[in-house]
Amino acid sequence: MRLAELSERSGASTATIKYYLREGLLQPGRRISATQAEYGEEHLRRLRLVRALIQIGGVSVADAREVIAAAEDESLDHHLRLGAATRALPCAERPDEDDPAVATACRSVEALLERLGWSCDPGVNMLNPAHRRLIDSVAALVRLGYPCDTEQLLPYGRLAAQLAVTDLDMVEEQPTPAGQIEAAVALTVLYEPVLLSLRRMAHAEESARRF
Amino acid sequence: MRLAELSERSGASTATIKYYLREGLLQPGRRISATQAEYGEEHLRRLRLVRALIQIGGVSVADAREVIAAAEDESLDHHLRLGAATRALPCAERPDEDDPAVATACRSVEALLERLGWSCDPGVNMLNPAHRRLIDSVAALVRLGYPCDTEQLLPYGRLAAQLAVTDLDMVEEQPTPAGQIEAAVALTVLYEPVLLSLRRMAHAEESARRF
DNA sequence: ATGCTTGGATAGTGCCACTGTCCGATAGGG
DNA sequence: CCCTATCGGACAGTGGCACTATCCAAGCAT
Repeated sequence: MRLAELSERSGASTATIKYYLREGLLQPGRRISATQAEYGEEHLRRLRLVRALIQIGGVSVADAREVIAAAEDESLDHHLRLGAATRALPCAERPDEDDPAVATACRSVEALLERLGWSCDPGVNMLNPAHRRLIDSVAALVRLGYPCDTEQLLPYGRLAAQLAVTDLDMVEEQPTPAGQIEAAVALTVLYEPVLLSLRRMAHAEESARRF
Repeated sequence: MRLAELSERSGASTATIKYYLREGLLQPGRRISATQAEYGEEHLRRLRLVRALIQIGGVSVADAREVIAAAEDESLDHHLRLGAATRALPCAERPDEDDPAVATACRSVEALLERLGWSCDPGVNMLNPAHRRLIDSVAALVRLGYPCDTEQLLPYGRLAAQLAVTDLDMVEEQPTPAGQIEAAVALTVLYEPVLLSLRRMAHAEESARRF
């Protein structure tokens, strides 16, 4: 199919598709002549994924490129590629250890990981964007005067562990390794707004029940 | 305290504080002379909340203003003000009902709400930004070929219901109504990155366990 | 042949969250 | 009382991001 048809079937303007091509989010089409290119179903599928990551998942174009590059990197092993989506987090600066709120947050999180039985090598963890972001978030709560200690965090951690089981079950339903990796990326990112929306709706529901 | 001290204790530059004052995210200080103003602890507290919402929660300046205005609106009742933070969602357009993926998503979500026993008046729900965003997200997953039907969503819904209980317990620990409202805003928004980070860490943990 | 379409290159747009600069009015030390 | 540093306010400017508009030469359809 031509660029125009790719645009029509994906909902993205041709200008946007050209932009994604330039930015390396999409493979160039098969050149059919000096000025024409042909795109296939896999381009359409990929484009839809990219648009979902960006529009629904709120991932930046730069992060989307990283995620997709990692997901397609044949030199990495399956496990690593499954974790590709983890790179989609706006990677915060390494938290400032001198800030007392950050120090408190670090202690709470470390204790939490221990209680949950998760691996908790401090050196390795600090390289994990999710871990850094967790510390930053807890530190912000501490700064505002909300305790946010291990006891408060534990129910969240347990629920997250349950979510992970459900999520990986969905990934393992995919028959091919490539399908599993795409599913891991898509489900990691796109279930986030699902989860947050459901939480807010649940708040409204529970609040109505109580008041 | 002066603007300079407010800046130092909050970590925001004076230029940023002036910007927030201009945008109405912060009450002006008590005028002490024609060119000086005095700020109190409540200004500092509020500023820290604003910065946490924006930096950690990723809320836009415009949304933060809406949220804070709603939280402080004395003419609303307590229950409504507790839900103020709900307005912080980047409010998507009303989904296009003609899109088959959206239609499928609507059906799945409606069935989900029924299974969860949540109120499910379609007219009212479409006004709720969280509900709209849920539909959009599910529609994106459907478009990518992931089923995302009620069966898949149900575990997420049940977990969200558990989260809401925990969250509202934390809110109810606050002694004053004003404290409860601030806690509702802060905890709704700031536990989101906590939850998402924990989910990604749990993914890594569960994936390591399986592979 | 001709007129529309295609893909590529490049510059421009609109939005957002600040940030830099200027100004007149003090506040405080000598 | 004077002099200088600082203050708060106004407003234009900046940088980043996700596109978007325009132009162009080369096809393809008629």
